[in-house]
Amino acid sequence: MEQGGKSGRRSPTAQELGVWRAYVETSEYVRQAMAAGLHATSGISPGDYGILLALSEAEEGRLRSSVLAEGIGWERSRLSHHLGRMESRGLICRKKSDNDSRGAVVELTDEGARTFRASSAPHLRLIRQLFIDALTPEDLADLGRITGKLRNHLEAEAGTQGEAPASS
Amino acid sequence: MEQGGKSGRRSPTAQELGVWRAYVETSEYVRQAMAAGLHATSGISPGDYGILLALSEAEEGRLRSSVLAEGIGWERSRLSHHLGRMESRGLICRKKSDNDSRGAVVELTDEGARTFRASSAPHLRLIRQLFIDALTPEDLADLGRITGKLRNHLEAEAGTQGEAPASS
DNA sequence: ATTACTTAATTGACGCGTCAATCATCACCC
DNA sequence: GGGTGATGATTGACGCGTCAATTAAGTAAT
Repeated sequence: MEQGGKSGRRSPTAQELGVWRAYVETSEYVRQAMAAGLHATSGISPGDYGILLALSEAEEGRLRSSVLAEGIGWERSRLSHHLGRMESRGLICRKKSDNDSRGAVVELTDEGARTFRASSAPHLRLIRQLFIDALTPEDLADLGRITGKLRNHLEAEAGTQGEAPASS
Repeated sequence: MEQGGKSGRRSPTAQELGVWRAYVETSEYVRQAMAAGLHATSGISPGDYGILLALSEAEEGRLRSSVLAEGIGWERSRLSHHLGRMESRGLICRKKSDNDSRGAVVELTDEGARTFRASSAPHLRLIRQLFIDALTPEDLADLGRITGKLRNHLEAEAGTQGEAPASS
């Protein structure tokens, strides 16, 4: 490993920093606007929406908790906390799995299904209003490409974190 | 207002939705990676960093709380909570303003200044590793442009939220 | 069947963010 | 100078997210 390569050494230029800051701030802004809009129109959070969506698409509106966590890419404990809150609002319920009674099965309640149906259209409308309408199709294609590169990079990076203390 | 315009009516296509989801997930990933990296290298959060940076750049390492809030674009109460936590860790301290004793002045402690100096290089290195290194200069330019459009759009959108219930 | 290991899920503590309510001070004005 | 209202900042409640610890149930070995 030469370390003299083109990467990782010098600190970002002012321009690079500017793009970084704009990116972080804007994505935060988007996130916040989405959360606020969803809350205003449907009384749920983006997290709620993701869970309701996953359950709605599942066989019989139920999923094993670990499968759900995997499906939406959440840590177990995060999901557990969130399900607790959703359960107390009556959107889902939890039962023990039949075959393996360690496992919990999460099931959409009628109320949950209704809430999801009611939130779906506003959710899509928000995506359009906040995001799609801001950009041309070319912008969208560029953004998709760039986002993909970024994600790949981060995933690769994550693999090489505490590794190879190496010779010297 | 004709409402028959090109925007806001139909729901997003699968492609559009794909870009949306990738964007949201990736920006979340970036945010999380940055927070984790900063915590690991310097024991602070991105919020801490922003505050330390703003104070470091200020005259005598001190700012009126409202000015600081404005500078970093935070709500007052968010800042207040955060300053409370930072104060208890000894990074900053708060005093009453001399002229207007409603106002609080936030001041960098020695410890805070030291922490900021120590975190600055790792912070910049993370930006490079996580973000800049993932992208070509052209990507970065595109992303800057697109981000700008998105931000402008959101700001404009925010202006026209609860407005003009209109005739029918 | 006891011990040990692993896996599923939950819990508790704590930092973070938002909203609504509150408290203190200033500014004005009669 | 005693209301009245604006302004600066804090607080409390609550949802959200992470980490570390824990509980509970399955699996395997002896």
